[in-house]
Amino acid sequence: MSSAARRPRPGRPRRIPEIDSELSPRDQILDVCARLFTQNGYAATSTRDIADAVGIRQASLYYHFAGKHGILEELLARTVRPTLDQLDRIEAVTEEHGAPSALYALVMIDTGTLAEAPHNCGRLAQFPDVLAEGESKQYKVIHRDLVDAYARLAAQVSGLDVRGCLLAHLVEVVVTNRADGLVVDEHERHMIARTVLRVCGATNEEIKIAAAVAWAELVIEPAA
Amino acid sequence: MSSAARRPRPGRPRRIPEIDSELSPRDQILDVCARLFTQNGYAATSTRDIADAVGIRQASLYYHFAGKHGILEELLARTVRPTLDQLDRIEAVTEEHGAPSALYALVMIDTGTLAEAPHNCGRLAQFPDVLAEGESKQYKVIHRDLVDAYARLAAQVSGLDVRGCLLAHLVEVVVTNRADGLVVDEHERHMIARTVLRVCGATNEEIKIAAAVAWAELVIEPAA
DNA sequence: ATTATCTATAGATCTATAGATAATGC
DNA sequence: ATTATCTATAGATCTATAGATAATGC
Repeated sequence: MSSAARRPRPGRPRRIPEIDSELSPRDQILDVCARLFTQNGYAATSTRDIADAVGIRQASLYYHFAGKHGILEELLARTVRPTLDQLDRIEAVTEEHGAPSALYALVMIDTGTLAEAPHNCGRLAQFPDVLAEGESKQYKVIHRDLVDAYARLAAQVSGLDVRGCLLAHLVEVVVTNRADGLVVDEHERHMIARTVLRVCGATNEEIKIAAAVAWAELVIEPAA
Repeated sequence: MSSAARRPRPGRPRRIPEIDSELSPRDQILDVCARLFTQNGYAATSTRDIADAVGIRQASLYYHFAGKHGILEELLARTVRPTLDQLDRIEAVTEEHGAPSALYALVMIDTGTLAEAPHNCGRLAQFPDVLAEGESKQYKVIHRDLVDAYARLAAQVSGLDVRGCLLAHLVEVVVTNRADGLVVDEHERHMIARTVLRVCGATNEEIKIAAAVAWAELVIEPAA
């Protein structure tokens, strides 16, 4: 009931007092940018547009970020970081249960990350102004780590030389579907995982086992 | 052999003499913009970028176009105009051979237009900065004409209320495939046409007939 | 003291217009 | 005379920095 705007935060107050928000100023900026960038485009969104939507002055953005590019990098990072953070754990599955199970798990985690990204931020990585020469440098580096992981696991599954970027692109259907207003639920993500394994030449039997193992190993979120 | 740059064109010569081009200055601008807009994004491309790539001064663009938006509108128009120009002819097919044949023909023409658009300009209509509120007004109007045509024909085929924009979106797979580096040949386009008819509830028999009719009616390009 | 804002502004673009100029066409 | 360019530039942004200010925290 007490919707009294609590403001127990240091710092000079905003000119227009902020509407009670759970988010830190930094996360408010990120959320607004996720919305504006995906809705109107990255290059087409000015720092003033951002500030206005957040409810602060344009210059105040620079207290939290090095600039527009810094915000973009963070939004992009959040579409892969949750996945990368679990990569060691996922690849460890290979030892005990084999590469197909690890690859299946990777797809489930990756699709989960993309399915939950606020405002479908995965779209950003499809925009030409975001990908153009010289832009999003940090993202390109960490995204390559992810693609490399796909390539490593795919090689172990098939022996064939399946391109990591092809698999990563397959997973991107999550983003496309969300952009089309379709729901991407767990069922859908399992279908994508099966498709990826099939592309890598896994047998139906292997796929069935991989699905079971991935479930057992990963659905229980890491305790610590 | 004689590659001597012929310049039988009026007007002050360019500072940097143009490399022998078949295209009119206007079409040179359009071609460059098709490339730059799709490659780097619309908002991210400045009029200076365009002029530099064409080999003229930034201000000279305004002799040919009202501005960047004017160029964009023309590029977008070229992704639908060739189709719209044949719309009467296509809808006339309904009278004699039925709606499924006309719809099949429309898909074949539309996919053909998108498949041949230079630099895959159809992508532009997927960019948020191009579609944002207030942008591409003319395009939105003529594109609606196309979507309406889909809706009209779909209604005649199925009785069902199939959304025109769903069908138009289905056809857009041409753009997506080209963006992925896949070839979109006639075979592929027939597959899309069959899919559209199936979505509208046409029987396999109707689809077979429609394919034959569309071939007979439309593969022979209009003489005049 | 620290934090998160503010105001003010410099400098770099970027778009678009005005008017001059150098070709061809008649 | 017409056409297609040029040069020069005004005015509107847009990004980013410097320095002031108003809170909380200790």
